[in-house]
Amino acid sequence: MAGDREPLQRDGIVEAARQLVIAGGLEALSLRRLASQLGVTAPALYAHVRDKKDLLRAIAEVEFDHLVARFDAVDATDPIDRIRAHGRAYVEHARAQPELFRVMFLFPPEAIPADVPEEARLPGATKAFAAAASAVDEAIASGALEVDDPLLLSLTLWSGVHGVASVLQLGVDLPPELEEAMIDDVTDRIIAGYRPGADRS
Amino acid sequence: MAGDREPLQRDGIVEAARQLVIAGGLEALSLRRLASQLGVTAPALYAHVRDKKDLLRAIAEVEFDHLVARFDAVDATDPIDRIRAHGRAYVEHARAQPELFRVMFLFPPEAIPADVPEEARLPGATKAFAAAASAVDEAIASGALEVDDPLLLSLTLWSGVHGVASVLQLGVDLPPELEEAMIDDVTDRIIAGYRPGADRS
DNA sequence: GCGTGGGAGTTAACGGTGTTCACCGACCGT
DNA sequence: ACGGTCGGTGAACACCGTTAACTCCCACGC
Repeated sequence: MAGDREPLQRDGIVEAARQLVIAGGLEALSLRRLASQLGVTAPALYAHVRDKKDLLRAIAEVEFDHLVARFDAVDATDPIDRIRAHGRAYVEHARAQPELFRVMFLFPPEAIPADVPEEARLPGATKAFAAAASAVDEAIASGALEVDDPLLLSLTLWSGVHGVASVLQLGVDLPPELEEAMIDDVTDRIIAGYRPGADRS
Repeated sequence: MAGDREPLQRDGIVEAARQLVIAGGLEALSLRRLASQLGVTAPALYAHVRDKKDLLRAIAEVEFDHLVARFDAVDATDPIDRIRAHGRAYVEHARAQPELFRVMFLFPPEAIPADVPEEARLPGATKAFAAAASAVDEAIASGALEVDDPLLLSLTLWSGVHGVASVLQLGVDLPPELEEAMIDDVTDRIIAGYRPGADRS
């Protein structure tokens, strides 16, 4: 008949779950609600998803992919500008959907079942970090940064930007200019210490 | 009789809840379990606690107080060292009880019912931030830092350190020396940009 | 063409959750 | 001694994630 639903697939489930989180926050996502919205009963979901955790991890995966897409969309040519743009992209991604941003970091890797192949864990997070780190590497290669430990710099930058994104979600409402200033300030100040000729006491 | 329990009070409930989180993580905290551990039934808790959210916010409050205590225990005299020590204290606090650290930021201020007096919201977080910011102010007063916008610097530092603390919880296991390096690196690099004579392009 | 096997979805159920409401009993003040 | 108050109880409601048994339908083999 006409009103038939399209076949239930993992991707469709994950996307519907994502929309549910967008619409009503993390607490609005229940398997029963999700199922009924898909025109199905809750146990049917278990054919495509191991767990609720599994579902949330899948959502996180999608979000990391979107983040990578934002990174890829960065078109600045100056290596330092690229790093700045990556930082801004990260914060914008977090601000676009705060609740989804939280989902990205809900389940630390230790919670991932051991039957997942070692290198397939958090592939999204790893890819995203690699993308951001490559911008740093380019900056180093071009001589715009002088660095002893590139990995340390990438981690510090990522952490700093992640911190700004997190703090901005806290609802601590600050004047908008200040919020904007923070975003560039972390990256600028962190890489300032690595600019050629900087005082690296 | 001898086995009688001591009178139920809010502080006792909050502390028991805190211990429950320490012992079994956030998911181990249920009002029923908490109540039964206190020798009481679940509805009895509602006389002292509005909500589960209220309870979690109370735990967060305690944690912020502990964080402030760590800040107060910093004994470095050099203003820059003090800032560094505050950063380290923050990360150590996060690492000491990761699950409690998460609780500290579970409920953004917007979720706090409006009948709480405006300035009493997140007093713990505010106090902790004020303590950290005062270390920055001292450094400025002593001339160790040259700053146009002290609030911006405090926010950037807090965010950066918070980011490191968060990332370190993610379980991304890194070599321990690298983890240690990150902790000092954020603060050092951020304030490096504000040291007198720094290239503030 | 008919029978059969398999898989997707259903219903029912279990144990647990936060929360509310009506009751109850012990204690304190009069 | 009596009455009120207040902390705690028991039962209940509406949900939750998850499992097990069943059913139905469709595709395939004979």
